[in-house]
Order: sequence, then C-alpha cells, then structure tokens
Amino acid sequence: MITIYDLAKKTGFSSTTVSKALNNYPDVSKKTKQAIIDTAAEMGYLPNAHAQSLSTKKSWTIGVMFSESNGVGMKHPFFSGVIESFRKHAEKEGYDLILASRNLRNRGTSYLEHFLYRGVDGIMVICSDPKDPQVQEMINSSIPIVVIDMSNQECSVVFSDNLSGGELAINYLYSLGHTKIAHIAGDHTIYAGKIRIKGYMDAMKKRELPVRDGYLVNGGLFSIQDGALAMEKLLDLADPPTAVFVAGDHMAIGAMETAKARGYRIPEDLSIIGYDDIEMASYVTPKLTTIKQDTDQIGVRATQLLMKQIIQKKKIVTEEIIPVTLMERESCTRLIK
Amino acid sequence: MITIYDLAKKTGFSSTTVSKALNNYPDVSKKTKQAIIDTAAEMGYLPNAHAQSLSTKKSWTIGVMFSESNGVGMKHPFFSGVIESFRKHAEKEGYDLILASRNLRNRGTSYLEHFLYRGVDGIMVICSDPKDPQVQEMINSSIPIVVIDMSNQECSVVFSDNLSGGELAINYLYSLGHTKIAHIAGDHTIYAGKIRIKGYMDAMKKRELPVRDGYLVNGGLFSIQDGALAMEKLLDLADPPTAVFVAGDHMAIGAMETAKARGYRIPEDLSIIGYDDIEMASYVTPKLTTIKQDTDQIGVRATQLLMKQIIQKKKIVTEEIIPVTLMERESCTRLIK
DNA sequence: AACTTCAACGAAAGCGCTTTCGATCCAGAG
DNA sequence: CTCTGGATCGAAAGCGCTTTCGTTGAAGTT
Repeated sequence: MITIYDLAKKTGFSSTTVSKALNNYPDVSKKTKQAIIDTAAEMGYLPNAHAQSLSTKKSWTIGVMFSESNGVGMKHPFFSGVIESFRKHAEKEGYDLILASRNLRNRGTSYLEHFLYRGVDGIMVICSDPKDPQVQEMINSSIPIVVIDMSNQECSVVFSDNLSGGELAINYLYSLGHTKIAHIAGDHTIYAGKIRIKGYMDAMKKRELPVRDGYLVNGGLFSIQDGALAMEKLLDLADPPTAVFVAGDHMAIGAMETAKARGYRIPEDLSIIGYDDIEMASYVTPKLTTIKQDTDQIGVRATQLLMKQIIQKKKIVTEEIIPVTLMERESCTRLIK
Repeated sequence: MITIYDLAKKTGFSSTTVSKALNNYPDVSKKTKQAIIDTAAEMGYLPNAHAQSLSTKKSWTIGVMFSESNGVGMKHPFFSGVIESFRKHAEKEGYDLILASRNLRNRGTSYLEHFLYRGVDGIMVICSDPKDPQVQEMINSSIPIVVIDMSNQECSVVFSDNLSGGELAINYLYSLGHTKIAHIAGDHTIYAGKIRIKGYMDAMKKRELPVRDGYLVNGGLFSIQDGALAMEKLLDLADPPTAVFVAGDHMAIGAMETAKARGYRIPEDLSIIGYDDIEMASYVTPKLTTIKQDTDQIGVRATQLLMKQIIQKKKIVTEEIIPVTLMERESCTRLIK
C-alpha cells in the first residue's frame, strides 16, 4: 500500500502539501498540485478510507437495516426495490451502503451500537413495525436517519399513501357496482397494514357501505399462505363479498388461489384488488389489479431526506408521503347482478 | 464519543491495559479485566471501527458487487436471494457487507480500486459475464474473492450445475414423450446462458434427438419480453416444437404469455420448462415446471469459500458446483400424439 | 530602504486503537 | 538472602490521513 508519505518522498514535497494537493486546497500552486496528482496516478496511489474517516469523522457510508419480521428480508420485492433505488441515488452522492449485522463479534450489540461502531454518516431503515425497539433506539439517537414504511413523529419518514390507497381501491370497486366489499388486512402491528385498514373503513363509511360481519379479516404477515387462509374465512361466510380489497399482492395472490380452488371465477364471481404491484402481479392469471407503490420514488425521497440531514448536521422530522396509483388489470370487473 | 483513554482515566489503568483487557489478552489479570469491562459497559464505550481497522489492517467488511447487465440489479430474485443468504452467513462470521458504488467522489475509479480504498477483507461478486473487465481486474488482484454465477480458472467460483440442469430438463421432457424440443437460450455472452445451451445440445445429442432448424433461439438478456419474442419465432416455424426448455423463468413466463396469446394451451399443446424457480413460477398459470437453483446453498458455499481464503490469507482457486433440482409443476405434460 | 501583503509550503499534533518491548513486583527456588 | 521466572502492567511508536498555525520569500507600497 502506498501512502501520502511515499508521494511526498517522490515529489519532494511534504506530506501536508501532498494531502492538500489531493484535496484541492487553495494554498498549493497549480504546478505542484498537478505534479502531485500525476505521480499519484503514476504510482497507483489510493487513499485509505479508514485513516480518512478517523481523521475527518466522516465515513461516506450509510447504514441500512431492514427488519425481517416475516423472515423474507431482502428477498421481498418491495424491500429490494426500495434498497436498490436508494443505493443508486446514495451512490451518486458518494455514499456506500453497509448492510449491517447485529450479532457481531462483540455479542449483544444493538443495530444502533453497531452503526455507531461503524461510524456511518446516516441510517436508512425499512421497517413496518412502529414499535420495534431497535428502530426506536435509532430514532431516539442523534444520528441522521430516515425510516421507510412507517410513520413516526420524531424523525424523517417516507411511506406510501396507504390511506388514499384504500380509498382508491374501494372507489374503484364501488365504481364497478360492488357494495359487498371485504378487506383482507395486514396485521395491525404493521404500520401499513393498520393504515390500509383505516383507508378501507373510511372509504366504506364515506360511501355509506356497510362493513358486514366478518368482512374485515386479518391476513397476518402478508404472505401468500396468509392470504389463502384469509380467503377461506371470507368464502365460508353466509353472505360472502363480491369484491375484496387485499392489503398486499402476495396475500392477494394467495387469496386468488383459494378462490379459484373453490370454483370461483375471477373476476366474474369475485373481484380482487391487491396492494404493492410486485412484478408477479402482472403475470398471474388473471393479471392482478392492484395499488402500485412507487419504490423508486420512495428510494429517491429517502435519499434526499437523509442527505439533507447529513449536510445540515441536524435531524429533521418530516413525513414524505408517496402517492400510489391504481393499476387496472384483470382481476376486477363490473358486478353482474 | 468515549475512547479507551476515557476508560483508562476512569479505571486508573493505562490505555494499553484497557485495550488488552477489551481484547482479552492473557497478560492482564482477571480482576482488572473485569473492572475495565464493567466500566466500559457502564460508560457506554464503543470501539471505533476505523481506528481499529487502521491499526490492524482488518476491516471485518466484505465488498459486494453485482453486475447489472440488464439493469435489474438487486431486484432480480436470484441476485437478492443469493445476497441475502450470503449476508446471513457472513454475518455469523462477524462481517458486514458493503454495497459498493463505483462513481464515488474520486471519479473514474474501478470497483477494485473502490474496494481497496474501503479496505474490505474480501470481495463477493455476482456476475454472469466472464469477460467483464471490472471483474477480471478483481480476480487478477491478490485480494480474496469469490465469484458467483460464472466459471473462471483463476479464482474461487460457485455456480449452479447448469450443465445437468439442461440434462435434467431434456430428460424430463423426453420421458414425457417429447422429441421436438426447442431451447430458448440466454445470450451466450452470459455464462449460465452459454452452458445451458451446451446442456441442451449435449442432452439432445445423447438421446439422438435432432435439433431442428430454428429450434435454438436466442432469448437475449433473460427478460420476460425477451422470452415472449423468442417464443414468437418458435411458433412461426413451419414445424414448431412440442416442448421448449427455456433458460430462465422470466423468459419462460414471457414465452407462456405469447403461446397463450396465440391460442396454444399449456401444457396440452405445448410443454414449457423454465430455469431458476423464482417465486413467481409457482403462481403463474399454469404453474411453471422449472429447474430450481439453490440460492441459499450458493450463498452458504460462497461464504465458506471466502472465509477460508481470508483466514488462510491466500487465494484458492476452485469450482463449487451447486446441484439443481427439477420442480415438477403444471407446465409440462405427456405428449399426446 | 523599510514595511506590508500574499502566495506557497511544512512541522506537528491529533484522530482512536493495537502491539512490541520493557519494566516492575513478588513468589518460590537454591 | 540472592536469583529466577512468571504474572501484570505501561511507554511509546505506529497505522495513514487532516488541519491548524506558523514560516518563508517575493512582490508590491510608500
């Protein structure tokens, strides 16, 4: 490894001047600056990030944490979509992402501690559980942070407009003539799940549609199996719905599976609308009509929010709500009386 | 931030002893060791990773790079599956992953340079293009590295058994009575694509099945659209196949779409088998029969291989071939004459 | 000629930690 | 009572870089 001292020796300047030249300080002449840069290139010099960070207290890294409540981790399309978008944009600003582990050598450290240990400049969290103590700890610390997919009054958050998502869905279904509309909900410990329930309830009330007994069924942790199970309950009802708004695409797909298995035709006998617009939604049969979350935009806004805090060196608390859109496909149709 | 000097002051020992106590050196008594650890906990001491790395030349980080030939990046289920598995296992060994960017502040640095700059202990690469110059550069360097999804004679690689994958597929189709079997291939600049072609050709030859004109069609970069296009070509043939082995699930799904659009029933009129076993495969209609790549196992083996090199401090060149399995679902059926 | 100004450079301390190499002290050996 | 060896501890250098502050010399002022 070649250091600034090597460059100093070679060029005849001091290490101070070398450092300044490399960092484009004003108090070094054009000529020596060029000379130093040239020999740096020639000798294949690379700065040492650790030394730099130690000295400047800035690491140009961002810690990324996602809670894996249901064990899917990065494999969930929503997560990987957001992370990828975030990565791309953070990269443009010069930051690397570090995917942190918790159970590092020094046992029993929290994520916050771990990020502190790593000296990250900021933290990006994707978490759906507002009560997660690990996330709380990070939010309460003074480090710049942006959290995605939940709401919080004490930090920067960005999440989809889950409320109007429900409105959109119900409105659409209603416009197709449906009135017996059920909701397969995400667990209410999960922020998005809770709000989507509210969206559903509000929209139903607004149109004076009754939420019949059993029409609000908990679909658990958003998995395909959960959705399948929930649909069973719905179809077991004495007076089953003609349309169902499902809080997640995976669940919706599971729901379609059981409906089909039970002989229902979709959408003729039962309209289904999902939430997320994962890639799969476009390729199941029938193609799933759904509420699209804009993972790209979420990543973009999250980056901006975090950068702002890092630069200003102060936390800013704000809510960034990303609009959702209705993706009209094939799983819903006009109610035939 | 509180340092070992603060601990030294508080406990009355030297910083040397504090450091030794924290690192469990043998030449510090049980009693003082405990005292130091206690006050460290009490004062909320956290080591500084940058200082540590600077001093020890070990960063406990692994650089991760994936080539985004087709722009999907981490969003592709295979990538995110492997990365997630790798992360989990590297974490157990005490390593954090750093997702690197190339165009950092210092413009025009390569990935290798960037990883060197970051001082990673090793590199994990997911790349399908054996010719990628960036990857070559890394392989040729002396840093521990493991590359996934391609073959190479000069480093540790782990990839699926693409050859027997083809064999498996053709064998299965053949056992169902098919002889007119086509192949929608991945571009041959992509390692997996190339080998799967070979697997197809070998298996066909082995059974003395003719590869008719136009039966080997290039599906490009593994996208759904690519697959759809390729299937058009196949169905335009004067003597179209009765079964097709597709080099990737996305392509297979695209292929199914056009086949269905053209009025073919699957599997009655046309059997289709894919490659990957992405989640979606189980939920399209009909459920896609496919060759499953074991992303978990790939991640596990990659971690092990990399750890080994890091510990032994020397590159080891070896090939780890992960078995694939046939996932029999609904998109293939016995040929009805 | 004496003085101010400014551009260009360098000495040195500091960032927080590790590690080598002594130094010290005391128990037990001779 | 002296010597040896082992157990504990610390001084100091070093990792590679940044940054403050001072120094130098030449150009410009009066």
